[in-house]
Amino acid sequence: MSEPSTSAPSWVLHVDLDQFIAAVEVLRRPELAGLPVVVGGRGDPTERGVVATASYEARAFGVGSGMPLRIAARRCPEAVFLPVDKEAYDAASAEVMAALRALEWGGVPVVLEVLGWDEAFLAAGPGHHDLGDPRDFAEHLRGEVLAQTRLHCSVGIGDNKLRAKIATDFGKPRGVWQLTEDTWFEVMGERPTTALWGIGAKTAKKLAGLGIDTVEQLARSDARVLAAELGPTMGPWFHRLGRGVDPSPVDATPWVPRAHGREETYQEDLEDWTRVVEEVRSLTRRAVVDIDREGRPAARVGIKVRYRPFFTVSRSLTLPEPSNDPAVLADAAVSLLDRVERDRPVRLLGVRLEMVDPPRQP
DNA sequence: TCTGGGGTCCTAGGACCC
DNA sequence: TCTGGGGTCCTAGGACCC
Repeated sequence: MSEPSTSAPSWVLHVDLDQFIAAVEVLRRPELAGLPVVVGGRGDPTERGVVATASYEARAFGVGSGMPLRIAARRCPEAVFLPVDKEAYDAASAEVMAALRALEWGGVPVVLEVLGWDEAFLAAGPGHHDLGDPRDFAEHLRGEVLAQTRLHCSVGIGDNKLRAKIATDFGKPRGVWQLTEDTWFEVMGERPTTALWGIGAKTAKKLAGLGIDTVEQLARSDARVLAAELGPTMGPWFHRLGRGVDPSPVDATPWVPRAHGREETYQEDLEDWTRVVEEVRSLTRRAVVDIDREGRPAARVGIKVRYRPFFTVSRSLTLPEPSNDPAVLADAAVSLLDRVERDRPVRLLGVRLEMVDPPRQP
Protein backbone atom coordinates (compact mmCIF):
# COMPACT_ATOMS: atom_id res chain seq x y z
CA MET A 1 0.00 0.00 0.00
CA SER A 2 1.37 3.39 -0.91
CA GLU A 3 0.47 6.38 1.23
CA PRO A 4 2.22 9.37 -0.25
CA SER A 5 0.82 11.79 2.33
CA THR A 6 2.45 9.98 5.26
CA SER A 7 5.56 8.35 3.80
CA ALA A 8 6.90 11.44 2.02
CA PRO A 9 8.31 14.33 4.05
CA SER A 10 5.27 16.46 4.60
CA TRP A 11 4.15 19.57 6.37
CA VAL A 12 1.97 19.81 9.41
CA LEU A 13 0.28 23.10 10.25
CA HIS A 14 -1.03 24.05 13.67
CA VAL A 15 -3.70 26.73 13.70
CA ASP A 16 -4.43 28.63 16.90
CA LEU A 17 -6.94 31.45 17.19
CA ASP A 18 -5.61 34.60 18.85
CA GLN A 19 -7.21 35.32 22.27
CA PHE A 20 -10.17 33.34 20.95
CA ILE A 21 -12.72 33.80 23.72
CA ALA A 22 -11.98 37.49 24.19
CA ALA A 23 -12.04 37.99 20.42
CA VAL A 24 -15.49 36.40 20.12
CA GLU A 25 -16.78 38.72 22.85
CA VAL A 26 -15.32 41.78 21.15
CA LEU A 27 -16.95 40.75 17.84
CA ARG A 28 -20.42 41.08 19.31
CA ARG A 29 -19.53 44.12 21.41
CA PRO A 30 -17.34 46.22 19.11
CA GLU A 31 -17.20 48.98 21.72
CA LEU A 32 -14.85 46.71 23.70
CA ALA A 33 -12.19 46.73 20.98
CA GLY A 34 -8.90 47.99 22.37
CA LEU A 35 -10.01 47.67 26.00
CA PRO A 36 -8.71 45.20 28.57
CA VAL A 37 -11.30 42.39 28.54
CA VAL A 38 -11.29 39.47 30.97
CA VAL A 39 -13.64 36.51 30.48
CA GLY A 40 -14.16 34.07 33.32
CA GLY A 41 -16.61 32.54 35.78
CA ARG A 42 -19.87 34.43 36.00
CA GLY A 43 -18.19 37.70 35.12
CA ASP A 44 -18.13 38.97 38.69
CA PRO A 45 -14.54 39.54 39.84
CA THR A 46 -15.60 39.47 43.49
CA GLU A 47 -16.66 35.81 43.13
CA ARG A 48 -14.66 32.60 43.20
CA GLY A 49 -13.62 31.87 39.64
CA VAL A 50 -10.67 32.11 37.29
CA VAL A 51 -9.75 33.83 34.04
CA ALA A 52 -10.61 31.82 30.92
CA THR A 53 -9.04 34.29 28.50
CA ALA A 54 -7.74 37.85 28.79
CA SER A 55 -7.39 40.21 25.83
CA TYR A 56 -3.89 41.36 24.95
CA GLU A 57 -4.69 44.73 26.53
CA ALA A 58 -5.46 42.97 29.82
CA ARG A 59 -2.41 40.71 29.55
CA ALA A 60 -0.28 43.85 29.53
CA PHE A 61 -1.40 44.32 33.16
CA GLY A 62 -0.19 40.84 34.07
CA VAL A 63 -3.58 39.15 33.79
CA GLY A 64 -3.45 35.61 32.40
CA SER A 65 -5.43 32.41 31.98
CA GLY A 66 -6.02 30.41 35.13
CA MET A 67 -5.59 33.41 37.40
CA PRO A 68 -8.22 33.93 40.11
CA LEU A 69 -10.67 36.65 39.06
CA ARG A 70 -10.03 38.53 42.30
CA ILE A 71 -6.34 38.78 41.51
CA ALA A 72 -7.11 39.85 37.94
CA ALA A 73 -9.35 42.63 39.25
CA ARG A 74 -6.60 43.82 41.55
CA ARG A 75 -4.04 43.92 38.75
CA CYS A 76 -6.36 45.54 36.24
CA PRO A 77 -9.27 47.26 38.01
CA GLU A 78 -10.47 48.98 34.84
CA ALA A 79 -10.86 45.72 32.91
CA VAL A 80 -14.26 44.73 31.55
CA PHE A 81 -15.24 41.41 33.17
CA LEU A 82 -17.54 39.11 31.22
CA PRO A 83 -19.11 35.72 32.02
CA VAL A 84 -18.16 32.59 30.09
CA ASP A 85 -20.69 31.96 27.28
CA LYS A 86 -20.01 28.41 26.14
CA GLU A 87 -22.68 28.38 23.41
CA ALA A 88 -21.20 31.45 21.73
CA TYR A 89 -17.73 29.88 21.63
CA ASP A 90 -19.12 26.56 20.36
CA ALA A 91 -20.78 28.40 17.49
CA ALA A 92 -17.72 30.50 16.63
CA SER A 93 -15.49 27.43 16.82
CA ALA A 94 -17.74 25.53 14.43
CA GLU A 95 -17.46 28.39 11.92
CA VAL A 96 -13.68 28.42 12.17
CA MET A 97 -13.37 24.65 11.75
CA ALA A 98 -15.74 24.70 8.78
CA ALA A 99 -13.61 27.38 7.13
CA LEU A 100 -10.48 25.29 7.69
CA ARG A 101 -12.07 22.06 6.55
CA ALA A 102 -13.14 23.70 3.28
CA LEU A 103 -9.55 24.54 2.35
CA GLU A 104 -7.70 22.78 -0.43
CA TRP A 105 -3.93 22.40 -0.52
CA GLY A 106 -2.03 20.84 -3.38
CA GLY A 107 -5.28 20.41 -5.26
CA VAL A 108 -7.04 18.22 -2.70
CA PRO A 109 -9.05 18.81 0.49
CA VAL A 110 -6.98 19.17 3.66
CA VAL A 111 -7.00 16.74 6.59
CA LEU A 112 -8.13 18.51 9.76
CA GLU A 113 -7.68 17.31 13.34
CA VAL A 114 -9.59 19.49 15.78
CA LEU A 115 -7.94 19.90 19.20
CA GLY A 116 -10.41 22.08 21.00
CA TRP A 117 -12.43 25.28 20.61
CA ASP A 118 -9.62 27.26 19.08
CA GLU A 119 -6.96 24.86 17.81
CA ALA A 120 -6.45 22.36 15.01
CA PHE A 121 -3.77 20.47 13.15
CA LEU A 122 -3.93 20.49 9.37
CA ALA A 123 -2.11 18.56 6.67
CA ALA A 124 -2.43 18.12 2.94
CA GLY A 125 -4.75 15.30 1.99
CA PRO A 126 -3.67 12.09 0.28
CA GLY A 127 -2.85 12.38 -3.40
CA HIS A 128 -1.94 16.04 -3.24
CA HIS A 129 0.20 17.78 -5.84
CA ASP A 130 3.16 20.05 -5.22
CA LEU A 131 2.56 21.98 -1.99
CA GLY A 132 4.91 24.87 -2.65
CA ASP A 133 6.12 27.01 0.25
CA PRO A 134 4.00 26.16 3.29
CA ARG A 135 4.30 29.75 4.47
CA ASP A 136 2.31 30.90 1.46
CA PHE A 137 -0.46 28.45 2.28
CA ALA A 138 -0.36 29.51 5.94
CA GLU A 139 -0.93 33.14 4.99
CA HIS A 140 -3.71 32.10 2.64
CA LEU A 141 -5.28 30.14 5.50
CA ARG A 142 -5.10 33.12 7.85
CA GLY A 143 -6.78 35.27 5.24
CA GLU A 144 -9.59 32.77 4.69
CA VAL A 145 -10.29 32.36 8.41
CA LEU A 146 -10.33 36.14 8.88
CA ALA A 147 -12.59 36.70 5.87
CA GLN A 148 -15.11 34.05 6.93
CA THR A 149 -15.13 34.53 10.70
CA ARG A 150 -13.56 37.97 11.37
CA LEU A 151 -11.17 36.16 13.75
CA HIS A 152 -7.39 36.35 13.65
CA CYS A 153 -5.21 33.29 14.05
CA SER A 154 -1.57 32.28 14.15
CA VAL A 155 -0.06 29.35 12.31
CA GLY A 156 2.83 27.08 13.21
CA ILE A 157 4.51 25.06 10.48
CA GLY A 158 6.45 21.92 11.32
CA ASP A 159 7.65 18.63 9.94
CA ASN A 160 5.49 16.96 12.59
CA LYS A 161 2.66 17.88 14.97
CA LEU A 162 4.90 18.57 17.95
CA ARG A 163 7.08 21.07 16.10
CA ALA A 164 4.09 22.73 14.43
CA LYS A 165 2.37 23.13 17.79
CA ILE A 166 5.41 24.67 19.44
CA ALA A 167 6.08 26.93 16.44
CA THR A 168 2.70 28.62 16.76
CA ASP A 169 3.62 30.37 19.99
CA PHE A 170 6.59 32.06 18.31
CA GLY A 171 4.29 33.42 15.60
CA LYS A 172 1.68 34.91 17.91
CA PRO A 173 -0.20 37.08 17.39
CA ARG A 174 -1.34 37.12 13.76
CA GLY A 175 1.83 35.45 12.52
CA VAL A 176 3.37 32.39 10.94
CA TRP A 177 6.42 30.52 12.25
CA GLN A 178 8.25 27.47 10.99
CA LEU A 179 10.13 24.93 13.12
CA THR A 180 11.75 21.80 11.71
CA GLU A 181 14.40 19.24 12.50
CA ASP A 182 17.01 21.62 11.02
CA THR A 183 16.22 24.46 13.43
CA TRP A 184 15.00 22.49 16.45
CA PHE A 185 18.07 22.77 18.67
CA GLU A 186 18.91 26.27 17.52
CA VAL A 187 15.43 27.48 18.58
CA MET A 188 14.63 25.12 21.47
CA GLY A 189 17.93 23.74 22.75
CA GLU A 190 18.55 26.27 25.51
CA ARG A 191 14.93 26.57 26.57
CA PRO A 192 13.63 24.95 29.77
CA THR A 193 11.96 21.55 29.45
CA THR A 194 8.62 23.19 30.29
CA ALA A 195 8.69 24.76 26.82
CA LEU A 196 7.74 21.32 25.51
CA TRP A 197 4.13 20.29 25.00
CA GLY A 198 3.48 17.72 27.72
CA ILE A 199 6.08 18.74 30.29
CA GLY A 200 4.70 20.75 33.17
CA ALA A 201 6.11 22.00 36.43
CA LYS A 202 6.07 18.62 38.18
CA THR A 203 7.85 16.71 35.44
CA ALA A 204 10.34 19.56 34.98
CA LYS A 205 11.22 19.29 38.66
CA LYS A 206 11.75 15.54 38.42
CA LEU A 207 13.94 16.05 35.36
CA ALA A 208 15.91 18.74 37.15
CA GLY A 209 16.60 16.16 39.84
CA LEU A 210 18.27 14.09 37.12
CA GLY A 211 20.37 17.06 36.03
CA ILE A 212 18.14 17.84 33.05
CA ASP A 213 17.08 21.47 32.78
CA THR A 214 17.02 22.23 29.06
CA VAL A 215 15.55 20.71 25.93
CA GLU A 216 19.00 19.84 24.64
CA GLN A 217 19.96 18.13 27.89
CA LEU A 218 16.76 16.10 27.67
CA ALA A 219 17.56 15.11 24.11
CA ARG A 220 21.07 14.01 25.12
CA SER A 221 19.92 12.16 28.23
CA ASP A 222 19.91 8.40 28.69
CA ALA A 223 16.53 7.04 27.60
CA ARG A 224 16.93 4.03 29.90
CA VAL A 225 17.34 6.27 32.93
CA LEU A 226 14.23 8.22 31.94
CA ALA A 227 12.27 4.99 31.58
CA ALA A 228 13.43 3.77 35.00
CA GLU A 229 12.68 7.08 36.72
CA LEU A 230 9.54 8.22 34.92
CA GLY A 231 7.91 5.06 33.67
CA PRO A 232 8.17 2.78 30.65
CA THR A 233 5.77 4.89 28.58
CA MET A 234 6.41 8.40 29.83
CA GLY A 235 10.21 8.13 29.95
CA PRO A 236 10.71 7.33 26.25
CA TRP A 237 8.02 9.86 25.33
CA PHE A 238 9.85 12.65 27.18
CA HIS A 239 13.03 11.64 25.39
CA ARG A 240 11.25 12.00 22.05
CA LEU A 241 9.91 15.39 23.12
CA GLY A 242 13.45 16.59 23.77
CA ARG A 243 14.45 15.71 20.24
CA GLY A 244 11.29 17.14 18.73
CA VAL A 245 10.28 13.71 17.48
CA ASP A 246 6.58 12.95 17.05
CA PRO A 247 5.46 10.14 14.73
CA SER A 248 1.71 10.65 15.32
CA PRO A 249 -0.24 11.45 12.15
CA VAL A 250 -2.75 14.22 11.65
CA ASP A 251 -5.94 12.25 12.25
CA ALA A 252 -9.32 13.56 11.13
CA THR A 253 -11.24 10.80 12.92
CA PRO A 254 -13.93 12.51 14.99
CA TRP A 255 -13.12 12.58 18.66
CA VAL A 256 -15.12 10.13 20.77
CA PRO A 257 -15.51 11.22 24.38
CA ARG A 258 -14.62 8.67 27.07
CA ALA A 259 -16.28 10.44 29.95
CA HIS A 260 -18.43 13.37 30.93
CA GLY A 261 -18.47 15.14 34.23
CA ARG A 262 -19.77 18.12 36.11
CA GLU A 263 -18.03 19.93 38.90
CA GLU A 264 -18.68 23.07 40.82
CA THR A 265 -16.78 25.26 43.18
CA TYR A 266 -19.26 26.71 45.64
CA GLN A 267 -19.24 30.39 46.40
CA GLU A 268 -19.68 29.44 50.06
CA ASP A 269 -18.17 26.23 51.42
CA LEU A 270 -20.75 23.53 52.16
CA GLU A 271 -20.93 22.62 55.84
CA ASP A 272 -24.22 20.69 55.82
CA TRP A 273 -23.82 17.10 54.62
CA THR A 274 -27.43 16.79 53.46
CA ARG A 275 -26.66 19.70 51.14
CA VAL A 276 -23.59 17.85 49.88
CA VAL A 277 -25.75 14.82 49.05
CA GLU A 278 -28.24 17.05 47.20
CA GLU A 279 -25.49 18.67 45.19
CA VAL A 280 -23.99 15.32 44.19
CA ARG A 281 -27.41 14.23 42.92
CA SER A 282 -27.77 17.48 41.02
CA LEU A 283 -24.32 17.22 39.42
CA THR A 284 -25.08 13.63 38.41
CA ARG A 285 -28.33 14.65 36.68
CA ARG A 286 -26.45 17.36 34.78
CA ALA A 287 -23.74 14.91 33.66
CA VAL A 288 -26.36 12.38 32.53
CA VAL A 289 -27.52 14.92 29.93
CA ASP A 290 -24.18 14.55 28.19
CA ILE A 291 -23.99 10.76 28.20
CA ASP A 292 -27.57 10.61 26.94
CA ARG A 293 -26.51 12.76 24.02
CA GLU A 294 -23.71 10.29 23.30
CA GLY A 295 -26.17 7.43 23.53
CA ARG A 296 -23.72 5.34 25.55
CA PRO A 297 -24.42 4.28 29.14
CA ALA A 298 -21.97 4.84 31.98
CA ALA A 299 -19.82 1.94 33.13
CA ARG A 300 -18.09 3.74 36.01
CA VAL A 301 -19.02 6.55 38.36
CA GLY A 302 -16.57 8.78 40.20
CA ILE A 303 -16.78 11.70 42.60
CA LYS A 304 -14.29 14.37 43.54
CA VAL A 305 -14.39 16.32 46.79
CA ARG A 306 -12.21 19.33 47.48
CA TYR A 307 -12.11 20.45 51.07
CA ARG A 308 -11.04 23.61 52.79
CA PRO A 309 -8.18 23.86 53.45
CA PHE A 310 -7.10 22.83 49.96
CA PHE A 311 -7.22 19.06 49.80
CA THR A 312 -8.85 16.87 47.15
CA VAL A 313 -9.94 13.24 47.17
CA SER A 314 -11.58 11.13 44.50
CA ARG A 315 -13.49 7.87 44.73
CA SER A 316 -14.90 5.70 42.00
CA LEU A 317 -16.66 2.43 41.36
CA THR A 318 -17.55 0.15 38.49
CA LEU A 319 -21.28 -0.38 38.14
CA PRO A 320 -22.63 -3.96 38.27
CA GLU A 321 -23.88 -3.20 34.79
CA PRO A 322 -23.73 -0.09 32.61
CA SER A 323 -26.60 2.33 33.12
CA ASN A 324 -27.94 5.67 31.97
CA ASP A 325 -30.67 5.79 34.62
CA PRO A 326 -30.23 9.06 36.53
CA ALA A 327 -31.54 7.52 39.74
CA VAL A 328 -29.14 4.57 39.57
CA LEU A 329 -26.19 6.79 38.77
CA ALA A 330 -27.08 9.33 41.45
CA ASP A 331 -27.38 6.56 44.05
CA ALA A 332 -23.98 5.24 43.01
CA ALA A 333 -22.41 8.69 43.27
CA VAL A 334 -23.99 9.29 46.66
CA SER A 335 -22.78 5.90 47.89
CA LEU A 336 -19.22 7.03 47.19
CA LEU A 337 -19.68 9.82 49.72
CA ASP A 338 -19.55 7.13 52.42
CA ARG A 339 -15.87 6.73 51.60
CA VAL A 340 -14.88 10.35 52.30
CA GLU A 341 -14.62 12.56 55.34
CA ARG A 342 -17.77 14.45 56.14
CA ASP A 343 -16.79 16.72 59.00
CA ARG A 344 -14.86 19.42 57.25
CA PRO A 345 -16.04 22.19 54.86
CA VAL A 346 -16.44 21.25 51.19
CA ARG A 347 -15.51 23.83 48.57
CA LEU A 348 -15.86 21.75 45.38
CA LEU A 349 -17.83 18.72 44.30
CA GLY A 350 -17.50 16.81 41.05
CA VAL A 351 -19.22 13.84 39.46
CA ARG A 352 -17.74 11.96 36.53
CA LEU A 353 -19.42 9.33 34.38
CA GLU A 354 -17.14 7.08 32.36
CA MET A 355 -18.83 5.57 29.35
CA VAL A 356 -18.60 2.06 27.98
CA ASP A 357 -16.21 1.66 25.10
CA PRO A 358 -17.47 3.14 21.86
CA PRO A 359 -18.60 0.78 19.13
CA ARG A 360 -15.63 -0.51 17.18
CA GLN A 361 -14.88 1.40 14.00
CA PRO A 362 -14.15 -0.80 10.98
C1' DT B 1 -3.75 35.63 47.59
C1' DC B 2 -6.20 32.22 45.81
C1' DT B 3 -6.19 28.51 43.32
C1' DG B 4 -12.40 26.79 37.32
C1' DG B 5 -14.31 23.24 34.59
C1' DG B 6 -13.92 20.34 30.80
C1' DG B 7 -11.24 16.52 29.59
C1' DT B 8 -7.08 12.73 28.53
C1' DC B 9 -3.64 9.32 29.71
C1' DC B 10 -0.34 6.88 32.83
C1' DT B 11 1.19 4.48 37.13
C1' DA B 12 1.02 1.53 40.99
C1' DG B 13 -0.73 -1.79 44.08
C1' DG B 14 -4.03 -5.24 45.39
C1' DA B 15 -7.38 -8.85 44.15
C1' DC B 16 -8.16 -12.58 41.58
C1' DC B 17 -7.59 -16.28 38.17
C1' DC B 18 -5.18 -20.02 35.86
C1' DT C 1 11.28 -25.03 52.94
C1' DC C 2 9.82 -22.03 50.00
C1' DT C 3 6.26 -20.49 48.01
C1' DG C 4 5.82 -19.42 40.13
C1' DG C 5 4.55 -16.14 36.81
C1' DG C 6 1.49 -14.17 33.54
C1' DG C 7 -2.62 -11.78 32.80
C1' DT C 8 -6.75 -8.83 33.75
C1' DC C 9 -9.65 -5.92 36.44
C1' DC C 10 -10.42 -2.47 39.93
C1' DT C 11 -9.33 1.63 42.45
C1' DA C 12 -6.82 5.89 43.78
C1' DG C 13 -4.06 9.33 42.49
C1' DG C 14 -0.83 12.16 39.57
C1' DA C 15 0.18 15.03 35.69
C1' DC C 16 -0.99 17.52 31.85
C1' DC C 17 -3.70 20.24 28.41
C1' DC C 18 -7.11 23.94 26.77
